[in-house]
Amino acid sequence: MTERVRPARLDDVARAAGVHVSTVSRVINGSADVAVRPETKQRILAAARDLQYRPNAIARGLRLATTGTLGLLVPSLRNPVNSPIVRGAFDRAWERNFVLVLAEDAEESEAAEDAYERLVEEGRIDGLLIQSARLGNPNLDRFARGPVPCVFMDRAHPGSGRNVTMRDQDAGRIAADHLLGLGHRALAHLSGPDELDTVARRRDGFVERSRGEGCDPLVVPAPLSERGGFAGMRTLLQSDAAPTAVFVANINQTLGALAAAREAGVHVPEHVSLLSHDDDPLCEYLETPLTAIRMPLHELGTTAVDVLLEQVEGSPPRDVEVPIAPELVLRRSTAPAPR
Amino acid sequence: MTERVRPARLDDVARAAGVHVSTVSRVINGSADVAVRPETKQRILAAARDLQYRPNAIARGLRLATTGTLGLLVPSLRNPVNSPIVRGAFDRAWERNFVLVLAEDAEESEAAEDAYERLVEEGRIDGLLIQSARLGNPNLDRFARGPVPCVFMDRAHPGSGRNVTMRDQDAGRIAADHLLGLGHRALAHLSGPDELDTVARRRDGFVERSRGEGCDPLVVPAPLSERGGFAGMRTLLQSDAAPTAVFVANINQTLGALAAAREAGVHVPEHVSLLSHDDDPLCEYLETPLTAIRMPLHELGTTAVDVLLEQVEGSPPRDVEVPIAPELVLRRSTAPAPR
DNA sequence: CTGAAAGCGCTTACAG
DNA sequence: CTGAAAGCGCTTACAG
Repeated sequence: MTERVRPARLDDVARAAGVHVSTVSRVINGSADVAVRPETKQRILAAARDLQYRPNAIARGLRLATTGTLGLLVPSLRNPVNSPIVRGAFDRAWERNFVLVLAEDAEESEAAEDAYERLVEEGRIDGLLIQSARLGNPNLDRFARGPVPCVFMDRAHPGSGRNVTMRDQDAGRIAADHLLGLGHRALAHLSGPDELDTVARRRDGFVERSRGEGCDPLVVPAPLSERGGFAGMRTLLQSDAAPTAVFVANINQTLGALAAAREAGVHVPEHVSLLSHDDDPLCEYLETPLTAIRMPLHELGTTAVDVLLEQVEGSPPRDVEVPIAPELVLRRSTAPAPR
Repeated sequence: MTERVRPARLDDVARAAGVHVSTVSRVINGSADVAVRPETKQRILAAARDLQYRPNAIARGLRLATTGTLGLLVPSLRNPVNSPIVRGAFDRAWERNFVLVLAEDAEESEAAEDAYERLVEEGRIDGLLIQSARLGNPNLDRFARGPVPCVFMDRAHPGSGRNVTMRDQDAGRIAADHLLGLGHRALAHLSGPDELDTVARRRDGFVERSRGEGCDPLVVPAPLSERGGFAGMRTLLQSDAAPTAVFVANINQTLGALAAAREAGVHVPEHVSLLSHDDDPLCEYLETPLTAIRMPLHELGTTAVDVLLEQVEGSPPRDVEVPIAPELVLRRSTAPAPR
């Protein structure tokens, strides 16, 4: 058998089976009940197999006005926490016969505009997963009103009616409960940038629950990076009312916070408890293994794809919250309040 | 202006400008020198602008037998070290007017087969970046001989003549030089799985240089994960000839190795020096800031795309090594040999 | 049960 | 300088 240089087309199969292309098309992707004589069907299927026929996605896309492709707009290709989300989205999309194209929506530039043109206006995708929403970004309205189905994943665009989120408020509450339960009263929250609604919901849950118990936590926003966590923690440690427990918005920040504590001679958890939002394999291997809140990231990804595909199939958009509860993973960075 | 629900097609522009579609097509993507009357051209351009016309990528793809899409086959969406590579590839592809579709080539499954069918056989891509090559994987031959241009990125497929790599041997040599220069004689290398050629090249460089100086390093292969690093380091520390310096194959492993040392009461760098391959922002924030070797990851990604596009444009495939030298980033996890 | 035709939105020889 | 036609590989009414 010689190596075929050109993939087989419908016409090749038709000729091999001695029928018309339209017949081949029908049996190839007809529901089981297409009216075709069984023997013809067998002949066609055999020919298709022999020739390793696969329908050309581009031609089919043009005909059906459907691409089998979903766009994924991510804020940054760096943040490791994103990978389970992306992976969940990828897995489910692949499983449902869609392919994912990547676009980065860097904060500074007009990358979103760019992505809109390249992906939506050029008709490359059937739907769009947006993970990069920042509150108050006017570009996003364009997506929400555009001709292409889309869904805001993780970071909601309030009022869009297209948000797929996790129980971030609950995560904040769980954090507060855990720390309060250990007897801490001087609480703080190292938060992320205010424009991220996901971060805001976390914070609100934490603050509200703490206040319910008569504590008013210090809240310091900082970039979601090691450096941000370092600076934020330093600020907290130097404040008049230095906290005995801090809830940190993400794992990169937590690494920075640990470094700041170390530098200040503050011990974790003896002097200050640290509770990290987002769990990661590395939590277990740090000097002080990190107590963390594990979020259903993979499920967020799969759910977002499911919800997006509802729209693609014609349903009206809707908000969905992944029902799985955030989970406290107890390790050693939190301890009873010093007294 | 009413919200347009359907994007403009060539025909809409033609009608608006009072010309034939073929003329519009010519001016839209004609090289500056198409023979069109300037005023016609202006009229067309104005109409296109008004209607926000963008050529439909699918239709154009069908006609030109070109998709403007590149596939990216990654081993795992988790490994953070991959992000700069992926990001480099993405940036360059985007810049050169290509879009990237994702495919995961998980080790266990027949994911590669699957990806081949979905991406290559269905005609979705013009070329493929393969970052998941494992030595001895027979599926890969299919890619290398297939009808679609492809390039092995980072992990080479020896003999394919399509490898884009970094100077991994040099990284190993630099590691050995650094450690030997500090007076260490009892060297070890915590390596990755032998089927990864990139890991093998690193190891070879390290071992060869060490032997040149009369040392014969212990080499322990382990998975490229925290857990793998933990187990591997434990093995090393328990061996008869416990090393005073170890070169670790990646950053996840290094975190595990640090934990193992800590558990064994072995101090870094007083008792044992640790040198990590791959630098990352977090290196700076650990208990002992990590001396590391920084690789030109972003450039690997951009170069791989450039080399792939050469093939797409008809040039024969070739091997390329990114010329940028690995760089030793001195921090505190390496120190002179104890005596 | 199967074939012939039209058309998805483009591009590109070929006329004029 | 511009138009009319054919065709990329499919799918789907419409005939027969």
